[in-house]
Amino acid sequence: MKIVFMGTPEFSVPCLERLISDGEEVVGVFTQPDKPKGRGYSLSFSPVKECALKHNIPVFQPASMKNGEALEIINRLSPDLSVVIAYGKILPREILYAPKYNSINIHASLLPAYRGAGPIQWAVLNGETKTGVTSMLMDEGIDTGDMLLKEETEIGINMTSGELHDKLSLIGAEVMSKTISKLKSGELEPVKQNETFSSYAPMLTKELCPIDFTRPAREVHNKIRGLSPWPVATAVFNGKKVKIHSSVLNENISAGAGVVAKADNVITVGCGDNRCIDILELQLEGKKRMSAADFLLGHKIEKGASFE
RNA sequence: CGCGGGGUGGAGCAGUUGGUAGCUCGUCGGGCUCAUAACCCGAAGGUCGUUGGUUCAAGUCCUUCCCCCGCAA
Repeated sequence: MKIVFMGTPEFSVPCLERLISDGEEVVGVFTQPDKPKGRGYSLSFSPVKECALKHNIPVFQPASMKNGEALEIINRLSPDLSVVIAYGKILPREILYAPKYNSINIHASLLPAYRGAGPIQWAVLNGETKTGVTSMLMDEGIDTGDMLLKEETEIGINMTSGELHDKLSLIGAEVMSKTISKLKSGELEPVKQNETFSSYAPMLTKELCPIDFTRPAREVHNKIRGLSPWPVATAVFNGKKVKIHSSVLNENISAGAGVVAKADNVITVGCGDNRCIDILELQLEGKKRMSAADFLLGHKIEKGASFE
């Protein structure tokens, strides 16, 4: 089957790899334009572009999908199907419906919940215990198309967004592969999404980062793992910003909001419900990420010290 | 040239107005102990990221390059 693939971040890569190993004919890859990134603003390729180049697949990076240029490319490639996964651009109907079998999308949630750009992170932030991947036929809305296949997975109590991301990314490739094989055999049965149960998960912003220790421990913990590895929850200690990379709940000690109850191997901090979390890894501004034990070797924490 | 912080014995940090390096942990040896990640005594281990310079003297001032990190995108 002639397929056009559209994707940008790391999440999309397993899917593209799978298409190739499944023997599909990937005739072209669309990905976001190279952008200046990181310190020094050096230009960088998207992970999907790296992968496409490795397999000698033509790469297209139009700034917009809405002028005729993109459509022209699609028509020239004349694909049977478009597979879109975390591309990062809204596709107009003429693009969606250009391929013979139209376009399918892989979304990292159990639709209709968590539509949008941040389904993985919000599932963790909200303390969900399960999530999954859904494939769907694309329409013009954001993740509103008719659903095709779905696969669930559990979210562990200490699982971070990063870990869930990697897991779902692999499941995504699996679901996509199955969807295409059922498409070929005509077994797909599109199911409409129930709007009543829909929810939206926007992209994360740094404004979410500051931890509010007056919130319940469970909620603080969810924030820490939900924002890991990016953009990372932050707190203020001794007037300096500290990133909190990982934590676990500590049911055995109780302490007031922000108060350090104990600091030996881990740093135990109280939250709003007087329950505690153990900070396992943290990072002082300008410093490297390190374990709480290492941090404590060089930073004495006085009795009654607290995080803000 | 987007802004900024930092590279000091295995790890994390100090090092004041320039005078050949300290702390906590770890490691090794010994002691105490039923025992221990506890405690006591002792030891090893650093050309202070790199280059050149200023100086009687530089981790501490200036310079070259490399690397790490925070912010912003």
